[in-house]
Amino acid sequence: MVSGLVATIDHRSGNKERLLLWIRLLRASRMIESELRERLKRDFNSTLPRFDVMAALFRAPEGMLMSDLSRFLLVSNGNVTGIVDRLVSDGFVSRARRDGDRRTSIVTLTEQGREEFQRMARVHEDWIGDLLGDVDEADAKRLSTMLKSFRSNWEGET
Amino acid sequence: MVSGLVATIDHRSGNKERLLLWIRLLRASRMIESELRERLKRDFNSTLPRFDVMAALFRAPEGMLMSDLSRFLLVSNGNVTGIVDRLVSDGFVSRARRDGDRRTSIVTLTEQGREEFQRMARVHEDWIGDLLGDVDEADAKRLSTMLKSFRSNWEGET
DNA sequence: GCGAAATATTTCAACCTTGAAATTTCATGC
DNA sequence: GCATGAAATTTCAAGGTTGAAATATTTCGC
Repeated sequence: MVSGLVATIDHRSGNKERLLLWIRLLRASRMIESELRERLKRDFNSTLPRFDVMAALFRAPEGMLMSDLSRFLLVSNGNVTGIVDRLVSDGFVSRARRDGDRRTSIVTLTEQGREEFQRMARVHEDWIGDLLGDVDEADAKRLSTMLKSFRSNWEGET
Repeated sequence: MVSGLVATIDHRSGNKERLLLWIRLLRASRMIESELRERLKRDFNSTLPRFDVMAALFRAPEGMLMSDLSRFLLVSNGNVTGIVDRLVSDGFVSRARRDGDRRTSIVTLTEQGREEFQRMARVHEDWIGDLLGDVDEADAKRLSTMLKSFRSNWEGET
């Protein structure tokens, strides 16, 4: 639950549309997240954060540092620690000490992790297609572009 | 952290744009949320969920049932219980038994709660204006409309 | 009236999340 | 070499979140 699900007080003029946009943006992503969470649990006994970590690692066969994961996924360090811990104990992920710098550890998907992720990823894409099915491709592209641009102005990333 | 922050496998053609849209939607709302969370903590020692509950109650001077709050804010019952508990112990919210149905309790903002919320709401709107400042009003309106429509097709609500 | 189903809420375990403090290791200046 | 600060990670407390089970109350059929 997140700030802005509710329209509030409207004491300045120009921000009305932006406030409404924020509310809708939020409600939309909350509903999609909620649906994805439910399906991941039902079909794979997993969660969204686990899926995200596995997706990041899938794209990086050489592995990632904990801090890479944290930065890439936009979450805190401590958060990543817990999620990776659980993935390790399930056998989907492994931590390896690096020689050269003993502070860091390289995190990679295990073979089992790669297989499981691919099973999930196939279905996941269909789910998104399903849930966003009413947005036609042109709209998706425009919306996408807007979101990309407005974001990058106060945070320098893609 | 949420499913889709990472582009995954692209085995079907049509969903490519939608998947990208979803990723950007998510990253955008995550960044805004994160910024709002930080500011609410810093300036009001509060949180987003607390703000949302107070906003909902502000619009309903006659009060709301726990289940109304839950439905309106799109979160679970048990979740609302905890947040309201903490707001009550801070003196911002009160629970009142209803005669007629002893299962339910009416939740309202206290006077102190109303004042505190209004303080927050004023600044909150400016923050949104700030964070979404790069979206001009016309774009905001279009984006808003898209978000509204694509959502309502698999969930019946505004 | 009474028992069964329905409704409103709370409780609970498990997980997610943050931000700050603690830990371990490395790099740098001297 | 060695102290000092920087960097990577973990730990921890507090709060948020869900879904399922437990409680309490009402409603309804009979």
